[in-house]
Amino acid sequence: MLLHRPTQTSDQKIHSRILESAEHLFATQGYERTTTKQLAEASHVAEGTLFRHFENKKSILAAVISEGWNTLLNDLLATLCEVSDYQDMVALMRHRIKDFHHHADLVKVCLTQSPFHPELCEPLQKERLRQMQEVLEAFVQTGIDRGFYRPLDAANVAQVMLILFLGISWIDNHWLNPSSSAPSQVPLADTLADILMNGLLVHQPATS
Amino acid sequence: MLLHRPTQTSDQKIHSRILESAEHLFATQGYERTTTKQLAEASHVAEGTLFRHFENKKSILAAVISEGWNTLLNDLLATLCEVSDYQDMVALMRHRIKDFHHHADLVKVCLTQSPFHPELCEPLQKERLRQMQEVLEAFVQTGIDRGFYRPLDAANVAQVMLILFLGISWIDNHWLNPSSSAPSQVPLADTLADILMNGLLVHQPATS
Amino acid sequence: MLLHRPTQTSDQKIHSRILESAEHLFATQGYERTTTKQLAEASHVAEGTLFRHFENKKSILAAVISEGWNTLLNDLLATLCEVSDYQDMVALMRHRIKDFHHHADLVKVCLTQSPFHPELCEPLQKERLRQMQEVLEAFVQTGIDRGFYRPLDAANVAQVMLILFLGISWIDNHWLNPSSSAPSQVPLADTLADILMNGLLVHQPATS
Amino acid sequence: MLLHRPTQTSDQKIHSRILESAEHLFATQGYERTTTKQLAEASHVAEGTLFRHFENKKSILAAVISEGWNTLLNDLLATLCEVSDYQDMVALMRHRIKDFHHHADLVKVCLTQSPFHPELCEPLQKERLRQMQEVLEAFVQTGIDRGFYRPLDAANVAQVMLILFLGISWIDNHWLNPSSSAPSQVPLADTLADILMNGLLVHQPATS
DNA sequence: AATGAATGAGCGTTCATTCAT
DNA sequence: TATGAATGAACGCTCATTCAT
Repeated sequence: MLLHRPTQTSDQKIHSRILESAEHLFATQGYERTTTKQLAEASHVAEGTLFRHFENKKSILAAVISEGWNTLLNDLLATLCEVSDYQDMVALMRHRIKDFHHHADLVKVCLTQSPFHPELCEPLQKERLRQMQEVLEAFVQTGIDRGFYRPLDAANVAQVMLILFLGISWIDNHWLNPSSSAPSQVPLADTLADILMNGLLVHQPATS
Repeated sequence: MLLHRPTQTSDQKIHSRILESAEHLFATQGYERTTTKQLAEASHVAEGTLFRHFENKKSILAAVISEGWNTLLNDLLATLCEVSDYQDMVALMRHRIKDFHHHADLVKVCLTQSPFHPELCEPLQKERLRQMQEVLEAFVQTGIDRGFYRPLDAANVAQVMLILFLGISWIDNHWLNPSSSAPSQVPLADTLADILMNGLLVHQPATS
Repeated sequence: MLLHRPTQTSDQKIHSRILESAEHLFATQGYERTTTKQLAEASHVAEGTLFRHFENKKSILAAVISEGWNTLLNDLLATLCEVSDYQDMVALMRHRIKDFHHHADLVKVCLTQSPFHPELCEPLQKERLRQMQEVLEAFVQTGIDRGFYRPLDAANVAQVMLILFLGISWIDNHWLNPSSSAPSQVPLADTLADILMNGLLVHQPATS
Repeated sequence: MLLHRPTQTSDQKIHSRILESAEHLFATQGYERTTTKQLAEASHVAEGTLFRHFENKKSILAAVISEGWNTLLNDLLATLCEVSDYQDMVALMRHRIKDFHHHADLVKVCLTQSPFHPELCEPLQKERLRQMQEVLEAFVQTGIDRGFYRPLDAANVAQVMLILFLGISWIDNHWLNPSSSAPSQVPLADTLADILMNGLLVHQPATS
């Protein structure tokens, strides 16, 4: 009985180690270019062991993507809960950017691999994206109802916000020198938040 | 003299046929999952013929990506030239969305494959993206100088706009049922344009 | 403990089986005309297994040639050690011929493939040939010092002997009907030994 | 009529150019590693033109080998005709070495490719080798009949001489630094001739 | 007759997966 | 349960040969 615990723990540890290695390798090299040999080495297990924990290579990807979207969703939820000031989009944007930067590998895997594995995403990605959109939608709708935001279509606004979150993460991943460890995008985030709140146009004075 | 033409034309046709097939197959299946056999069949040539026109499989991808960014850049330039009204962001957004929808395969290949082939992108993608950003930046700066836009950092605004163009194309590609041939995103585009122009917040009347 | 042995033995057996098949196939068909498929079939392993034991096809050739020269060198050493009578070149020649006949495939591979793979031979063949020549040179020098042989340049004599050993093996391989399993060249070997010892010319009586 | 001549001449020139290029390329890279593209480029003709002059790649090799053995045979005949002094084997050997050195490519192609194309050699190589042996045999027999040479088996002696000729050419090709343009093997040739004439053993004085 | 683009069988090699230990 | 050697289908690519021009 006591002997079971370590084994089981070890099992879970192997499982997690594989997923962590996979997330990083898939993000760095892509799914196809990552061999099971590399996965095994990076996870410090034998190649055959991978197939005791996952049916095949693809289901490792499935697990990474699945957990990935869950994580991203949960983090978004947490962020929105923390935001008290509906006008303080700057804080939200900075938060999101830091968060997506922290999950850079996850975002990269999800965005680059999902399009080619729709069967993995049907049940998961779409659901998670829908949830994220719903959460944002509710957030926006509340803002509208309370008179902070203009009465736009909350669903569309939510989609725009999602695009911005993912897009800024994308830029973070690919358009910057990867050496920059983090916050170089803060000005961009601030501009983005400013535009999102106030728009580009000069406000027409109400009296004119 | 006249006899030369058909051969040359045929040559170009093969080259183009390969690139067109490649663009579609790479977008549909991904680069790695597309075999040279499939590429040959889709181009109606023998497998060996591929390697008369391109050094290897990767240089087919390079050509697709290279031409892809050029096309996207040129189309963006053309759009911006046509836009006369700096306040008519709605027209611009609709234009862009229709255009990126038209080049959906291109965008998909460029966005999903570039991260894993940095050597293909260093000289090309970065240059093209920089050009697109510069063009947008000039557009924005003019809008600011003429008093239409608020005096934000034009470079950051340009990046935000690029994110939005690419992002909306992404959504178009992956979050919608692919059967929808086109204009389902018009409302989204209009909302996006509205937010970009006017922001989310209710304008505080200057007199209040 | 006992369970390990069969695996290890089996490993070595695969490695050796591949080398044996390769030696024979390379000798029979040449290196280029031998496919890895044939190699695998002749070794009774899967094609992929070849590449677990050797980095690529060429390193199989390298191993064959390397082991080949070692074998030929060792056999020559053994022969020379056994020869007690410096005047009994007939015995040496017969010995050599039988030996090279026994290693006919090896000689053929080494002689026909080495010229086109100098990178394989630089460290090995040249060294082994040098060693063989040195051994023969020492043998000859001893013969000279003891007054059996005429005071010729031992290095040159050694080279002549090597040429004869390899050349007679060559003839054995290619100028005879391959059905003759062996000793048809004994008269030739005897003549060769006679010439090597006594020369072609009629001896001028010392008194004349 | 007059127009034919240049064409025909050009034909022959193309034919010869191909054979010359082939001889050198086959000797340098081996038959299999030489592509028809390389052959065409080295011959300054189009790839397709090769197949107007030769049925296929193999028949180019056949022509090279065929002409090669003829050349070697004719040169040997010429040398033997020139040799007046049956005891002057040194002159013969030096002659042969210079000659084989001059035909180094030819010898290399014939020796390395023949073993793997017996069908090319059955009618040609064997015949030529037989002729060479016969010529040498007659030479030796004459030397024996006139009392210069010891009464050995002339056929075997002829084979030994052939081995020496080919073997010394082999050494010339592969055991020396290829930069040495020529006569570095003269001492070896002299030693070889000395041994061939006088043998290794110290002559026992007839009176002892 | 000369060309060289097109061909496609066949090559060496990879790698996800299996299974005896 | 964990291992890693063995597997073989499938890959990207080569190149001798053909044939329309």
